Amino acid sequence: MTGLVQPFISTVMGSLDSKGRVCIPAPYRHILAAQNTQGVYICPSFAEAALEAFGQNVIDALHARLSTQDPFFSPSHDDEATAVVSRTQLLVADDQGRVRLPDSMIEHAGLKDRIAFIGLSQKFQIWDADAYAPIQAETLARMKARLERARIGGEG
Amino acid sequence: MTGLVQPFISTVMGSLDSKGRVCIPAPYRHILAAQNTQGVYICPSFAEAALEAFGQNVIDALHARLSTQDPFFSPSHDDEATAVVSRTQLLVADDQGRVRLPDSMIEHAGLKDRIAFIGLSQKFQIWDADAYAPIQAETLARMKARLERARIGGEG
DNA sequence: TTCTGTCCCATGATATCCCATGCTATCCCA
DNA sequence: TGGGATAGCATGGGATATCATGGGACAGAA
Repeated sequence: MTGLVQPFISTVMGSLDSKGRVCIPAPYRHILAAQNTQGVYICPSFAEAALEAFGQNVIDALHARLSTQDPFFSPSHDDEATAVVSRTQLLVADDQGRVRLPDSMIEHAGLKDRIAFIGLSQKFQIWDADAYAPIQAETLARMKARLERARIGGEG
Repeated sequence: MTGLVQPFISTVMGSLDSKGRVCIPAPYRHILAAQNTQGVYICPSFAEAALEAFGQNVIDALHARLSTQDPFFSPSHDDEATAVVSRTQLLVADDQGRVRLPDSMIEHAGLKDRIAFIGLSQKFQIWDADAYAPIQAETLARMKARLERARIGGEG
């Protein structure tokens, strides 16, 4: 249908206020709205101290995957997708585009006042700003090393 | 729709004004517009003190490739997205074809007032004009040397 | 009744949009 | 071939809408 599916891009800084609210960056809000998402879906990350955030498109894709299996007698019923679905919450935004993060999620991600929104195409992540800096540095170093190996391999 | 994808070519000089704006060269603007890009996508270069600039085509290809991967359980998905997508911003142009460069990007590329746009087919780069001169000389020298080696190898 | 969570109004700051202007390169005609 | 007119391009600056944030009021639950 939509030839144009906008990805979540860029990194945006934000803040967590005293009431546990965060303001979803406006560009992300527009993408979510284009996916007919009433707010934002949020799920604690499995591997990292971060929150995974996404719109209706990802939910639909997960649902499509699970729908091909028998809901009662499939041995796994796709453990991974189920794990995501069961821990995901739909957070509704107020008129200013803010959502209230459940305390359990704030704790999971170790959020203080300064937080970072990381656009990752299909989804975006929410990190504590200070915690994210070293993680990003690591990832970039890893990608740079991979790039170097590819260059040498290609020219050798 | 466009059977013809125009490449970014040539080198164009420009300037950074007091508000941190740069005027995208008109030929590049036309190419970007043909890609249905609302402005230009910009990403700090990995290895160099420069900015990578490109249009919707590159983003679409990236998004399409990432969409084939599991968004939650694929480490490579997050790595690739972090390296490029999370560091890329869509800069919207005003009626005059100018974009406001974020301060972090101006800093990354060490931009003063005189800047250079370097057309590189799929993308173009933005350099500080003074910083680019020696880089270009190096690149040309390297290619010249490679040509020499190839001639000797081919004729020997 | 009191406390907690949600909704909504208000406000400052920032970023975006838009108008005005000089210049340059191109086009056309003599 | 030369000169003038014109349209497109690059630049500067000011107004305005949008965004992010804080706080107060109301409703529901304990």
